[in-house]
Formats: sequence, C-alpha cells, structure tokens
Amino acid sequence: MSDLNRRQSEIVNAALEIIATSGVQELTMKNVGRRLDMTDAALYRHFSGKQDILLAITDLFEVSSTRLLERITASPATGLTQVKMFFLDRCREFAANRGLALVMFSDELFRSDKKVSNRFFEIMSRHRDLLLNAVIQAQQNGEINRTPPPDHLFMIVMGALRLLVTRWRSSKFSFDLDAEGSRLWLSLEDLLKEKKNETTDH
Amino acid sequence: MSDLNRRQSEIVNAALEIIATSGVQELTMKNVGRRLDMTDAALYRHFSGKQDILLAITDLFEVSSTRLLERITASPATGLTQVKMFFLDRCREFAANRGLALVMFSDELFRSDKKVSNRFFEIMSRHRDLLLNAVIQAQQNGEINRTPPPDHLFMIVMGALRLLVTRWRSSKFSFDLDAEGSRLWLSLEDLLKEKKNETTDH
DNA sequence: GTCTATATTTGGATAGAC
DNA sequence: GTCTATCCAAATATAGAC
Repeated sequence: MSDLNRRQSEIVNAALEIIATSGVQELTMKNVGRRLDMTDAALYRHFSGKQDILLAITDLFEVSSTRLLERITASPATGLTQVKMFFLDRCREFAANRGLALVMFSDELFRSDKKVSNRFFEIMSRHRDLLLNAVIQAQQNGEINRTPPPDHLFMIVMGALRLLVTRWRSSKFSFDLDAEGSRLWLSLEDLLKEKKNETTDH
Repeated sequence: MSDLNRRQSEIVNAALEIIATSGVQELTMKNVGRRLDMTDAALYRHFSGKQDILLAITDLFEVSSTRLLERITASPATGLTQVKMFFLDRCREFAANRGLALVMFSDELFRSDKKVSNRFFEIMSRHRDLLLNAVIQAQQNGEINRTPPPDHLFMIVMGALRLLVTRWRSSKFSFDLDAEGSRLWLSLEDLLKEKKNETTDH
C-alpha cells in the first residue's frame, strides 16, 4: 500500500488538494476524478475504494512524521531545541504540502473509518510522546519555565501551531506559513523562557 | 427562528448531543429522530429542514456568546482579567453544554452551508475583536509580556483552550473541563506575565 | 404531530465495451 | 485504463392517512 505509482500519486495529491481547499465533505470519488479529468469509475483501477485512498494518505502522513521524529531523536538537539525543530519543521512541511497540514489537524476526517482512525491516533500519540519528553527535559535543563505541568506546555505549543495552520487555510493560504511560523515560535520561546530574579512589585 | 418551543428545543438538544458524541457526520435527520423516538419525517413539522436546525444551533451559540461578551464589557474588568473571564466562562459554559463546545471548534460543521457559515464566522470575529483588545490593553498596562504581537498571544490562549476541549471530547468527557480549564489558565497566566529584571546569564 | 410510503439526489462501487 | 451504464445505500424531503 505504501509504494505508489505515478497515477496513484496523482490521485492521492488530488484528494489532498480537495481536503485542503474544500474540506473533507467534498472528498468524493466523483470530485477526485473530476480534478484529474477522469470518471470516478476509472479510479477503481488504481485504488480498491475511497478507504484505500484514505489509507494511502495516512501512509504519507506517517512517512513524513516518522522521518521528522527520527531526525529529531538522531540529532544532538535536546529539550527546547527539539521542540523548536518540531515546530519549525512542521511549518515547512505544511507549507510545501497543504493537504498534509489539514490532514494532521482534521478531527472529522478519520472519524468515519475505524481502521484509518486507529493508525492516525497512533501517529499522533508518537508526536505527543516525543514532544512531552522534550518539554520535560527542557524544564529540567532550566531552559524553560518550570512551573506549568508539561502537558500544559504541550497544549500551548501545539494549540498555537494548529490555530496558525487553521488561519492559514481560511485565508486561502494567502500568507507564508513558514515565515509566520518562525515568528510565532519566537513569541512562544519568549513566553516559555524561565523567568529569572522575578520581583512581585504589584 | 430564535424562540424555540419545547419540542424544538428537544430536537436542537438532540442534534447537539449527536455532534458532541459522534461528530458532524452522524448528524442526520434519521439519527436526530431516532434519539427522540420519532421518525425523521416528523421533524419537518418543527423545522423546515436540516439547515433550519443548524441555524437554530447557530442562534444558541450566538446568544450564549453575546451574553458572555456583554458581561465582560459591562464589568469593571480590564486587560488580563477580561481574558481570564472569557477563558473560564467558556470552560464553564462548555462543561454545562457539551454540544456547544464542539460547535465552537468545529471547522467542518458549517462549511456545508454558506448562510450558516457566514453567521458563524461573524460571531467568531466578535470574540476575536474583544480578546485582541483585551490583550492589547493588558500589554499596555504592563500586566503581561509586551514583546509578542497581540495576535500571537490570542492564538496561544485560544489554541490551548481549543486543544483542551478537543482532548475532553476524545476522552469522552471523562474529566472536569471546568476544573482542568482553571488549571490551564493558571499556567497560561504564569507564562504571559511580564518578566521583571530579567538576567541573561547563559 | 406522528406515521408510512415514496420521490429525489448523491455518493460508493461494479460490469462490460472499447 | 478509461468510458458508459447501472446498481445500491443513505440522506433530504414531501404527500397523505390517522
């Protein structure tokens, strides 16, 4: 399922484009076919059905995710730098592949199919594990504020990333996600940093 | 459309429960009817159609939102306290009405219908305006960190709230959203606070 | 107000010609 | 590999009996 030929890739890309621009509701076999100037029936020569296309998308997402997570764990980076790598890399990846971005943040998409949704949540929980560990490490290093629980910091970082991506989509991809992501990260870093010699004069 | 009789309220509540627990995909006339032990056909005596039910939901959301925003602007609170009021109040409201929570954070739900989605975005932008102003005020007051752009702070606060709500749903509402929201707010407040006398010893 | 029956549309999928 | 034609299921919606 993981090795796609040329035509299969075209179909998957068409499906991703539809998800990105029109939403999951518009992902139908007829619409995918129309985007490639072919009939829906012809699609079944390349995929056994719609679920099969969704599984191929999940594969793409998994490959991209695994590659990133391995690059992070293999790098000498630790703690906050790992979180930063994750954040900026996702922005870069999403900017290059719009469909993938919306897939990662689509609650509805994979609810329909148990097989697909199980794999999807498995990938997401790998993300979560890595980031939570990185955050804990960063707190122990004293790189960032030690007060908040690690899962709160996780929610804050990922939540901001998600909202940025959502806004990017609803603006019809009108700004540079990579550049805006870098700016947002600077703000996050500024907030996360450990406060030194704090005074409470009011 | 805004004044619902008893039966209409039951129908809207059934619809909200379906959205909350099973997702938008499961919101069908048949499912709404089944939940109330009636046929789908009977629903048309109370609403002209599915879109009409969605509009009623939008109304509920609008009423709840307007009430909150007015309470905030009428209160003596300013800046950070306004943001806090918003954050905690939304958690309380969502805990009391699960369906509404998922409505507020459903990207897909209202994409289907132009009329509904326009009203929805209008409400959301009122939220955004109020919060952005409150954040700007808080920065001018020196209550919170002046460095990040206000819209970054907005994304961080709302993104965290959203992720909390999302997690609440996928846990099948297994924790106390109100209590967890209060804890999350403490973390946010801690991060947002202006850093005093900062040293850069490494 | 609710039911049964039905019309209509849409989306997923198959059969068979080319 | 792609097309046309067709089937099937599900969902919105209407008509008319009770």
